[in-house]
Amino acid sequence: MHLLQIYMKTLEEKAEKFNYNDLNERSREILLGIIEGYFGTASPVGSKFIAESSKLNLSSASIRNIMASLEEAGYIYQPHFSAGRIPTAKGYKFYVDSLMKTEKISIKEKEDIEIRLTSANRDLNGILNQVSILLSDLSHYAGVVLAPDMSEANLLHIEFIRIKEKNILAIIVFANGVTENKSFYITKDIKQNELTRYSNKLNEIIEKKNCSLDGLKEIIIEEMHSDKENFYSILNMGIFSSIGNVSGYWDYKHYDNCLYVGPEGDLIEEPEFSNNEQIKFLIKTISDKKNIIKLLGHTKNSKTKQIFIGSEDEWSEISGLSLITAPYISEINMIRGSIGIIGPLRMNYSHVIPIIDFVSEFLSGII
Amino acid sequence: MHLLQIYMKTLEEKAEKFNYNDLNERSREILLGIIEGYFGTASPVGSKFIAESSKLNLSSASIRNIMASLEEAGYIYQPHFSAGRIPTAKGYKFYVDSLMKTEKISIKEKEDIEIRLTSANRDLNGILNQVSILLSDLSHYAGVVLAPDMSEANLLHIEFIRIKEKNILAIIVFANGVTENKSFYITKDIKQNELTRYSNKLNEIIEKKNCSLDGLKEIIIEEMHSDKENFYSILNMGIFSSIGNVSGYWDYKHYDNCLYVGPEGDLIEEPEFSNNEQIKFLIKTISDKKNIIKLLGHTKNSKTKQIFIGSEDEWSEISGLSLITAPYISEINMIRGSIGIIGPLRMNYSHVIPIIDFVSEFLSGII
DNA sequence: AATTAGCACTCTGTATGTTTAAGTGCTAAT
DNA sequence: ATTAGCACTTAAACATACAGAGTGCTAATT
Repeated sequence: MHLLQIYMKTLEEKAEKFNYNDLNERSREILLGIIEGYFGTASPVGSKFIAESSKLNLSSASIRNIMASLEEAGYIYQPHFSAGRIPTAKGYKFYVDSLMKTEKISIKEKEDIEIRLTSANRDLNGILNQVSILLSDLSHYAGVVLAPDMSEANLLHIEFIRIKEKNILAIIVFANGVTENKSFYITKDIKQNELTRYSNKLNEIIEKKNCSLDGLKEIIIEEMHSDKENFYSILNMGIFSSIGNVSGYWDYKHYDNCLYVGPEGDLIEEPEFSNNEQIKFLIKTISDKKNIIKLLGHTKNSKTKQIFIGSEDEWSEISGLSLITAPYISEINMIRGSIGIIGPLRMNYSHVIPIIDFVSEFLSGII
Repeated sequence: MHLLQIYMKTLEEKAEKFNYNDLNERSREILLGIIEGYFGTASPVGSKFIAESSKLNLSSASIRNIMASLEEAGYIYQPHFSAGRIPTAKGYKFYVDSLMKTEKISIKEKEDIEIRLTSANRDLNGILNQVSILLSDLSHYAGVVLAPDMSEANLLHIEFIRIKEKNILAIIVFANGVTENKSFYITKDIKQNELTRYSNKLNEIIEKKNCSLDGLKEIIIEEMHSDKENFYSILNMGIFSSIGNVSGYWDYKHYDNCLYVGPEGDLIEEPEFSNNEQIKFLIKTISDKKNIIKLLGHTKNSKTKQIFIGSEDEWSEISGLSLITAPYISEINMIRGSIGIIGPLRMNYSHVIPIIDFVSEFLSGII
């Protein structure tokens, strides 16, 4: 045997014993045991517990050896020298990606979701708010919902109403029934019957071209060149400066008003939040909204479910928390938003993920 | 001197020394000292501190005597035998009613309020949400805003739009520019031009009678008797069952969607919330919304500012918290709601009260 | 008669030491 | 390769001592 061959063999063996990319069977089993044990008790899991509870008939001493390597590779850590082990963010991530078997969502839960999202005549606001509460109730963590971006949603109808002198209300109805209204001021008063003529003209375009608000704007800007009545320039100045904005970004909801947060009463009872600093961080994170909106924004544009596990290295803005998100998309109506559940790192992923999946799918169907 | 007279004199003296309804000057001064001392340090105030800081040149021993009577009367208490004194809910109440000198709201704060509530074209939702954030920012506690009851608000316009077969969207515009929309299903499809005829008919009534939604409903029920086209009965069945409800209560906002809560990040930093149970109670109270809505509802209907100081005896639903509320009312538009600030009992009342006063007045003016 | 100095007493919070239980890493034996 | 055994580490629980803050009461003073 060549020296090189021997060296290669050693490397292989080392890799077999401990593959950093994809743990071997035994390590996986033990990591799974630690994570599930920690889910149950919320306190560090020791080698003895694993030795007794796992299928591998190994002594605690052997388990300890493997645990030492798992720790070296960053999947678990010890809060102090002689304590048991706790999964790290990397450990949870590996669990979610490779170890977890997701539960099926129960029929009772399915029915609950269907009933609560279809009963009553609700506008979009009402539905999204209801979804945030529903997610909190089902998961026992905190549900969050990002309102959709309507910039590309198909229009159905636009109506102008004169509220008082020089003050006009624009009502925009999208094809899916969502309405948006903006009041704005103009420099010269316009009578209601003239306004109605304007609305009718716009509605003709909408019906003919089947366009979005962005699309409508483009058409209007184009028509402005050959505009004899000065009609489009009034629209452009007065109306579009108020219902869209110049840079082309449609602020369907004000930044501070586009996140629905469900009740967090159950979440704060989790043992990780018996620590005062932890609970304050949680409340500030949720109440500040900014970072959650940012993460939900990622998912909105990504088309697939995402799991943000907050650590010091990655997603530090939610360090110590987990956020599971999924988009809701209506291809027909061209609207798109996202939902999520915030909980501790020690979240019941296998239960929560199917809930998020089902709710996002169901929501996509009804909006 | 008669025995009776002597007895009366004794009683009077006792009353002078300690009048349960209206403390004598010295007691008031000491109670004020305790409350203001407690505002500053958030820890029990002892007799020595008062002796040194107050204008009354008394020894700590004398102060102790008076403190004992104040305690007997329920204005202050000791957390344990040899601690200083802390104001009770009754103490705070007395302070707010009789001792407090409210500060004037600063020009800078006034300007801040005006700028933040008038800038940008905002719908009512946006304004109320902004008010909740504004109240949080100014007070450093948590601002809350109850959405108005629109049942008596004057109508401006109603519009029906056919979304798809048998599915109609009703847009209701109130005189102050608030819009509400409800989608509903009917048993027989109606074409858009017929719907427009219906809207026009309703708008004629609205313009002529200048009525509220409740008023419109009554008119329609009356007209149903002499209804040849069967028009009003369709309206009554389809539309009013969805936009109002049978019992006459107009659910402008769903119960769970009518409270705006500002950021609570500053509030949880108050020393009373370093206790874990306290912070959980706070978060649950705010996140549950029910009790806060109830208290804000009181104020909405009462026309005057109210201060709820939560103790075990009174307003126990916010025990350990204070809620200062004021209504906002637009007489012209007949709409009415309320705003509030939630904080610890040890709240900076003299600063917060003028803020609430000014914001509620300003808001009344712009809605 | 009102006020106060003085003092014994009570309670909290902090520091300190002790013990127990849990869990580890390492070594030598299997 | 695995494990029994053991010395070691740490947190948590408990007991003890002690300083500091503040009280209520009594006797002395104004």
